[in-house]
Amino acid sequence: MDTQLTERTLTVGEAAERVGLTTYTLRWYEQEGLVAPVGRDTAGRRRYTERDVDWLVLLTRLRRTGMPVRDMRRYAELARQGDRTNAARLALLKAHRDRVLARMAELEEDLTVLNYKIGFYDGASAGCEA
Amino acid sequence: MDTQLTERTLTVGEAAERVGLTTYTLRWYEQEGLVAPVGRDTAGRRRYTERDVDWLVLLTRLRRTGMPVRDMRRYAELARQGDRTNAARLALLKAHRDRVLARMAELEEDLTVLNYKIGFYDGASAGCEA
DNA sequence: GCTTGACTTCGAGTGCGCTCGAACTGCCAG
DNA sequence: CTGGCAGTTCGAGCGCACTCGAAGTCAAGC
Repeated sequence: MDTQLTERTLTVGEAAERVGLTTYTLRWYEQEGLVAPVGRDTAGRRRYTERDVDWLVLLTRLRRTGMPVRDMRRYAELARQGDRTNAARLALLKAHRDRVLARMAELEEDLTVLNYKIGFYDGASAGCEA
Repeated sequence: MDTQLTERTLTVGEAAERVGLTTYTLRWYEQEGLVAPVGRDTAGRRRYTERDVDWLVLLTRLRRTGMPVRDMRRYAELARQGDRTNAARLALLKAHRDRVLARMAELEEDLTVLNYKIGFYDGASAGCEA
């Protein structure tokens, strides 16, 4: 019933705070096509819906996991083309997951080396060189 | 006995291949103070010792785990000052380890979101939007 | 009615980590 | 003796992801 009565929207500043990005970045993401053009109020100011915010949150996750902006754009383009791109989007996400897993494995390995190194300094105060 | 008879050294190209960096990067690392000045042959060409290579390998680990070049330089400067900086180096490495662990936790969390998202596309071909 | 402040667009600037081109030198194979 | 290749230095350039300044607009509060 109340389909759009409860549609509370956020300004760019509020949205920025919610998702942990700056207003600069939010506008830039839109300009770069990572976000579909955001609705405007009568004064031409951006109004972010909850769905816009959800999308931005997803973007921050992808970004944090190291997805390049170029790939996020590609994903966004696919999303804008509707359900028929589901397979492509799935493939993109899976490929990204693989990279994230590889990255995590690498980190784990590097952490081992780091711990080993710390052990040298910590255990014996006469540490190794290098 | 044979302390330096077996001292096989590597050219910048060989060293680059060994550590997985380019010759450009190796020279740049030296210039930036991430590596102490490397020994030269009579023609002025760099000769990397095994210790130099070990150091470079460590640097690649630190780098891969996200340590900024600025911090690697600091670490290198400390290393050049000898054993009296062991405590400082230990602190630096421990602080870095904390950041790596935090990063890994974050990645793990983001991976969960990613898996959830993939589940949507994969499980139901009528996926969610966004 | 006027100030304040958050918004708008645009293009330029920043920081990081390399990456490269140009001009030169010197060893080694043919 | 002569290519050719790998090295040298220097400074400039690049790709990425923002980040910011300037100049202007608009709505709301005093």
